[in-house]
Amino acid sequence: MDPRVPDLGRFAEPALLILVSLSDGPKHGYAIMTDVEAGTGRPMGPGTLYAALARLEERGLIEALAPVDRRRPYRLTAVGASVLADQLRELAEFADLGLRRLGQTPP
Amino acid sequence: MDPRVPDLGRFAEPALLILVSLSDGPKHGYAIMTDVEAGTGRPMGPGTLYAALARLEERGLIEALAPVDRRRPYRLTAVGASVLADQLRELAEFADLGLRRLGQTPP
DNA sequence: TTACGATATATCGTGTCACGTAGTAACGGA
DNA sequence: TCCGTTACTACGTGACACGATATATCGTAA
Repeated sequence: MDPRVPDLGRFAEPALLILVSLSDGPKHGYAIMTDVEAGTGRPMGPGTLYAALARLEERGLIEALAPVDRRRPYRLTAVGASVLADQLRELAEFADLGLRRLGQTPP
Repeated sequence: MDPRVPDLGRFAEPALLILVSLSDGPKHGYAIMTDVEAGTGRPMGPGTLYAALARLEERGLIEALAPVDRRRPYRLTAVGASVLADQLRELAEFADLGLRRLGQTPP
């Protein structure tokens, strides 16, 4: 019973998804939503997105730009880019470690 | 002000840390705790650990082995190993994407 | 022109879960 | 015998992911 493949909840936090999306260049909320959904397959709802954006801004990792029309764009701060790079390096290292341990070392 | 480097909360879920720790071979709870702490620098408290273990077992990603003394060892199931491998590949791909976007493509 | 879908953001409520803390207990060594 | 380590349990709090709902604007096709 319960044949659903258990995906262990969230594999990557909204915060990381958003930061990576912004690493491409400044984007407004809705663009981030569609970008993330295109990248991961799974949609990120507005509740998740805007709450995470507020926290990221509060922590100084992103900053709001001047609104264009209805759009409220954000961009990475220098601190945000640096923190993101650190996190991603840790993440890549961690993933590689796991894959090596599983004996699935890809080239 | 506020000089604390804002680490964006948890970068990797306890579940993933546990699974990778178990990818090394079966371990009991306390061994996982120390293993994870050695690997990441940050300690994982018992509350976090055993709750996550229970969820992972419930979902069939790990299974309990026969207790030895006071120790209750766990090991990855076949499903768990497969799910973990998938997650880690996604994760590695995601991290690489971000690092490329940041213009920090390491070899 | 009006109706509709896409764009764009705000907000609220619920449940899950991370995390710290405290507690229990057995074992080994000083 | 006392203490530190090993090993697990149980609980409370707060953060936050996520879905749902609401609202407003824009473009476009009937």
